[in-house]
Amino acid sequence: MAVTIKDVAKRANVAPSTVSRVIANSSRISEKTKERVREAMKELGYHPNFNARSLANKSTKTLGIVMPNSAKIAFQNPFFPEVIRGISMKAYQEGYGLYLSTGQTEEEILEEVEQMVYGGRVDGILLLYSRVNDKVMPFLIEQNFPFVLIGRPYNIDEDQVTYVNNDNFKAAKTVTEYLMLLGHERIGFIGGNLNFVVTIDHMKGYEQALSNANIPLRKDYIVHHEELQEGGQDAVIELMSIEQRPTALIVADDIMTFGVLKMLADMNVKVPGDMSIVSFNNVMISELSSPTMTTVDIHIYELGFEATKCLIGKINEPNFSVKKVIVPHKLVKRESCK
Amino acid sequence: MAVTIKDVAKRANVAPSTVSRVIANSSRISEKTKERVREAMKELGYHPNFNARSLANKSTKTLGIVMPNSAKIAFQNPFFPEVIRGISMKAYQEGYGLYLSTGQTEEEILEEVEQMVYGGRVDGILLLYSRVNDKVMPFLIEQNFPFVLIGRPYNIDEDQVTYVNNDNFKAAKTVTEYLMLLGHERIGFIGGNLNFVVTIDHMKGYEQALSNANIPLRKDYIVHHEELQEGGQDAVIELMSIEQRPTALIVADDIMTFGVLKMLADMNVKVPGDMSIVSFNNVMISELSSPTMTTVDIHIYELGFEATKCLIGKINEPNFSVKKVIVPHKLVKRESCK
DNA sequence: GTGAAAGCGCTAACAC
DNA sequence: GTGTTAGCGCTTTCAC
Repeated sequence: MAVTIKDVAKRANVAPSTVSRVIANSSRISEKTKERVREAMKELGYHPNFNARSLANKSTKTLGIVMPNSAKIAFQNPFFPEVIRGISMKAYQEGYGLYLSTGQTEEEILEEVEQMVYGGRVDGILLLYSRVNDKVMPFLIEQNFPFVLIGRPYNIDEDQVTYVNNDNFKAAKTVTEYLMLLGHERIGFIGGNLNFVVTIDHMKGYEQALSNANIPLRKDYIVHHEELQEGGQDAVIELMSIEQRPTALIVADDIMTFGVLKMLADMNVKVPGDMSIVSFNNVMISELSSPTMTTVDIHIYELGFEATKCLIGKINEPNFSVKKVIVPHKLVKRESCK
Repeated sequence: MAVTIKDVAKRANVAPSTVSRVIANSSRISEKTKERVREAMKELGYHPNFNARSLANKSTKTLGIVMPNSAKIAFQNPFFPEVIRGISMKAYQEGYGLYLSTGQTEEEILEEVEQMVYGGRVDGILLLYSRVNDKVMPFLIEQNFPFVLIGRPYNIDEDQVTYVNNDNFKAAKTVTEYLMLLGHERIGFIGGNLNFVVTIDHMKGYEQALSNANIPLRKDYIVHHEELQEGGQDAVIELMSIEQRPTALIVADDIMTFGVLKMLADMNVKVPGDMSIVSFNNVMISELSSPTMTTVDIHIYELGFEATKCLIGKINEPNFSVKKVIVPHKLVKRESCK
């Protein structure tokens, strides 16, 4: 059996509670006793038991990370690793551990979240997606459980949730305007899954920019796809089959853009000569495409970092006021636009 | 306060222990009582507390995932998301949760692992890397703590550790032979960090193949780089500066190959016309490069899945015999070789 | 088949 | 400043 607080107490000739106080570094313990106790801990090789502590404390010092169908599509996208990197950094700084959701379907995920909450597995939750008709967020709100959303709540009172997001509407609008400034009027839009709020925001920004410029919206210029790699390729086929082809493309995601570039190359359409492309995210490999892609850097790492900061704040201050953090984006101009 | 086993017991007119047995679905409880208890649980909205259970049980039903400096380099590589996808799947199937390491340096990671082990945070550990002079593995062995390595132990008695790996030596050898069959004799090698065992194995396979073919090894054809994206590009500069340039390249990682392709394109070196390339991993976007890359599919998902299977086996059967699992690899021929 | 009670290792009143 | 003690919510002997 492992060495416990009691063993240490005996060894140091103090009460268990004193040892506990030394662990917590209570100011009410004299330096002398602290030293004595610490020495005893060293000698015996004492290490606190997390479960006991969590049970007594009702605090686990771990954060739950909830991803959309964790195993299937999510992880194909470098967005998630990168956002977790940001989370990880802040969590480590603050002494928190990370617990990962593993469910595949929406139901499984909801079940897992319930376990995390009811089972006292985590102190707070980071929601890495925001989906239309999501069940998880309403549950968390109803339970009044600390959580932070990366993204934007949809069909839910914004005042009820703390979230960290980009201004995706504006980003898409800017990007569209940028293409128009370059002289493009026939701008195609390759969006992601319409169940994700980010997709909706992108589309609205695109529409708004066109409308402001009095360019009529063409439904056939808009294609949505869930799959990242094939998605991009399929979309290109659709768009290039239109009689009056677009001269520029806005693509939801850099990874998709790889597929788009590939397909265009196969079709012998030159980028940026015959087709300009701009996309979103600026993941690491975005600068490794040929041509390198112009894309919106959404500062993924920061999204994770900030969200974690908010969450830990919420956990520590019970009546932490609801907060919205908008992480700025930045258009990174490379070679794919003309 | 949440509803506990006692509340359920009262409601169902049984003892707490009975409720516990119903949860465990003990065969010694009559169907009638089971029904009654379950109904009470439903009515009260009972959910078991994990920490209490773990404390009493000495089992957490969670697995620790340990990555090399989690936040920095690791996650840039799609290898990790993909292997976690495999882990995640098996873990979910078996009712295990996942706990992620967040440390940045080797020391931090060792500390975290100690916490996981001593603190009873996890039932077992998945080591996602195998590094020369690693401290974590010796610790785990010394503690006799259940763990499975993805990769191959180095400088450690193989009989002491269960591991899941590819035959990286053979893969590299095959790949080299493949290039030689295509007529290449001047084959460059762009390897990863030499502290990782996989790099060593790749190199040995490469050397062996050359030696078998009586082609002298040229040190200047071998370059190592840690960074995935710039790494590839830097390496190309080095190799292309050699008077007698290689005509083929073996690259440690698909992501690196993106950098290599980019740089070669910039230098106006045609692939596969002037240079053949083959790399390792076959991550999702590997089929989206131009030209598409020939690469060794190492079945990353399976590595994670199998390792998790082994680990859970080890956890459940105390004297589970040490096991080595070699996941087969497969050369995926695409357009980058000639 | 079911109940009573001890105990997992720790924290936090409450005493002194 | 430090000790005593009662839990935290669950499992698991040991009775009956």
